Amino acid sequence: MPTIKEQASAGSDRAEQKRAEILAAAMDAFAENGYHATKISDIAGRLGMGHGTFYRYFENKLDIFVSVIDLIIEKITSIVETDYPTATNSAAEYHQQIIRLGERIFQVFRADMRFGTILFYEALGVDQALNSKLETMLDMIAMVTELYFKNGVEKGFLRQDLDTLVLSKAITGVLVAGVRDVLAAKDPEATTKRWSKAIAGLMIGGMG
Amino acid sequence: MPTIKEQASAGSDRAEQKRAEILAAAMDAFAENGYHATKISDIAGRLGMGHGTFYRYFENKLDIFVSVIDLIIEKITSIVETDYPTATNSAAEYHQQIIRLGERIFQVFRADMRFGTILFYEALGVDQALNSKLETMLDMIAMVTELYFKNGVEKGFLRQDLDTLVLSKAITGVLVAGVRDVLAAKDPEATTKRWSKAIAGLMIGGMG
Amino acid sequence: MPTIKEQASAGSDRAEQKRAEILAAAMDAFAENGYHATKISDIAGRLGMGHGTFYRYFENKLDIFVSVIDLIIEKITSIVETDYPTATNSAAEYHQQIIRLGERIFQVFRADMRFGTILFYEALGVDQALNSKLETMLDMIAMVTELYFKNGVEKGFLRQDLDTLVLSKAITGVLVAGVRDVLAAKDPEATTKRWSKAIAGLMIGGMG
Amino acid sequence: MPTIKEQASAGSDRAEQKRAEILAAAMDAFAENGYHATKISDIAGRLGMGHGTFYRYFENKLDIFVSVIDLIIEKITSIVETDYPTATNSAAEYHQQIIRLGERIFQVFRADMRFGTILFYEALGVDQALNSKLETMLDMIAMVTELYFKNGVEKGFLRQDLDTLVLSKAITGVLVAGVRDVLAAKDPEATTKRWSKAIAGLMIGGMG
DNA sequence: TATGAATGAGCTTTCATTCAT
DNA sequence: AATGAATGAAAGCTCATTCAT
Repeated sequence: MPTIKEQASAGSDRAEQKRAEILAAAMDAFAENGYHATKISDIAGRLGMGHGTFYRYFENKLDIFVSVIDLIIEKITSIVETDYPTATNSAAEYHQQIIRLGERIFQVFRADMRFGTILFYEALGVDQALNSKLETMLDMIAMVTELYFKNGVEKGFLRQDLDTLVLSKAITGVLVAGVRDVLAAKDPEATTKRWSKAIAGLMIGGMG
Repeated sequence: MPTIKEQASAGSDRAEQKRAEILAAAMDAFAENGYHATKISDIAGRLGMGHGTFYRYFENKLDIFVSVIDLIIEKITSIVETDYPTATNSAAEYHQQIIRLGERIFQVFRADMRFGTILFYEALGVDQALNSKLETMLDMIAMVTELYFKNGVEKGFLRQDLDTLVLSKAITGVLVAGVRDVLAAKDPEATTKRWSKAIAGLMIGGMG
Repeated sequence: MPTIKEQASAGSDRAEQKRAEILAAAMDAFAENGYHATKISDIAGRLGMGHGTFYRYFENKLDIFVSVIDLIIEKITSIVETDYPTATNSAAEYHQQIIRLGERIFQVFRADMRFGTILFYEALGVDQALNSKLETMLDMIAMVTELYFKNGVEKGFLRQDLDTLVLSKAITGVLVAGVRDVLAAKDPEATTKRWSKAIAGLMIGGMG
Repeated sequence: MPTIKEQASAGSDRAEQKRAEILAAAMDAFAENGYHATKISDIAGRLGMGHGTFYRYFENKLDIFVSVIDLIIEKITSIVETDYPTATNSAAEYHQQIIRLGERIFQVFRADMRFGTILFYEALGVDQALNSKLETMLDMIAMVTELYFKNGVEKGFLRQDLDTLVLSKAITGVLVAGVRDVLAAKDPEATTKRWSKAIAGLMIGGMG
């Protein structure tokens, strides 16, 4: 039984679904061949539809690429934003909190392998505005990470002289490297765990 | 006295120089506008030469872009490869060695800002083969880093249970993040030092 | 009491009215944007109707444009055709007759500014057949004008050696120029009068 | 033997000539099929050249059309501008002067039948800027004509109360009608003379 | 009868690459 | 060896028209 909202906007729902289908096909195409090598007719062809139809749902090629990127960023943002640091009573609890944040972000990329491919391989160098959008996303992750670190410093779980700004950016870099490695790994599950453990060890006690 | 190679290619010395000039111009162009937005005639125009001449020195557009990438990778590789871990007597000395490796790599990117721009912003998504080439370069850095780590573990300067493989990749990720940050920083000098210190601290003693 | 024709097409009365509505909307659109810049969906949009509906009332885009032109030409033709030269007793009366013809035609264009815009600005260069249709309309005006002139010559109100054919075409050209000028004028009323007076003077006594 | 200028700009002369060739082919195409029905490949095809070559010599389609129009307007302008009213001693001489102006303009259109076709049939409704350019050209003709008329009024060859502004526009309208008629005439030569005579008669003595 | 989603022919424009000079 | 005019494949995008609902 359709919800009221579904009934009210039956026609627009159809369109919304079609738009989603095209978006999905575009995501496949972009992940496989990148932005420039993907033709509008490729995307349309994957759905067996005429390429003119594409333009009923998206302004142009850049528009759909940005939409794809936005979709991915939104997923990551929603994870990160709902996961602000909360009160913790022990260092152990605090460490758990940080590790959970990292694992959640990992999870997003593991859930859909195309995300990483598009974000870290195909999205750069397409458009100036897109570049800064990606930068902004990484900055946002770093900012939330820094919140955790600052919180840890305040609570005394972390060193008082910690350069939280640089370290949050560094850890974001680690995150990206980890995602890339997991994307390429034969056993992503095991690889993920290995990264979690190694990074936790690094952060907590260093390498010495 | 000219070397054998120089004698054999006496006539091609000029050619070699011209090739280098074109390569330099291409590097500027690619760093400024990216692969797709750079036209062969742009590169030729920067040298005041006819764009037909370009094809006497390079196969095609992808060829020169790969050559540019190769040039950059070569520079980094030469730094990394000449810097294999050597005997160290103390942990302090060992730490110094690692930090020096990182600083040398940083140095390459700071010496020529175009390197980072091309490698981390413009080179991705151009060509499948190029993507793997970049991966390979990062892997190579990670491999050398791992050598250091294994050496440190052996000598007892680092934890015995250290996951050297993952950590070397993670540290490479930190390196990339650092280079990006320095590229965008107002005061690259200071930023570089800040990163060095923060990362050394992280690696040696963790954040706790 | 409905006429036979009205009875026969009782059901199509609504259709006829809708056709007229679409025609009116098309006239606005064509006058504003010209033939090529006007989209079928523009016309439909002005009526808040689906653009597929358009094709129930008109064959295609050219069809409706021709219909618009025909409508305008019909209006002009009806004025001109009902205004054949009649008996006049004096030169003054005769002059009045000619001037009235001109003013009536002017009136048609002043009553609906779109007529002139479409006919003299937008209709040309669309279609070969349309070009000749416009020629034909101008010829028709010229022909009626010539009838007046011939009548004037016969009655002795005009010179015996008058080249009525050429002069009728020339006066038609004046008419077109006048309409264009009035279309662009700030005070169409005054401009119309000024033209009437000047042209009457020219025709009656020349410029000398 | 090439002139100095030809020697100095040998390369640019070639280009100039090619440009002229393309312009000529475009003029044929536009005159035959109008702006919208003419494809760039049509123009290129007429010269047996690749359509990409076109873009080495012209910005785009509108650019070459404007160039064609400008060429025509320039011809007419050069006639009109070099023919300003000069001192005349008698009414007869003055009349001759006016008639000569008209005949010269006629001449331009008779010399190349495409001029009239493009200007009066194909150029309108293509582009707003082009429309005003054509208006401006007609205005310019009218302005020069008015100069003659004002001169005639001053010298006493024409009526003192003459509405020179309106009449100059009217005569320009006659001119256009005449050109159109001659373009369509079987014997353009004879038709031209007939128009000259009839218009001269109208202007000098009216129709009465 | 009305609709608007779907279609694809058809156009303009770009630019890497070739090759005659 | 150097040039740059010529080329045409290739792609994005528009919109008149069709037709299933």
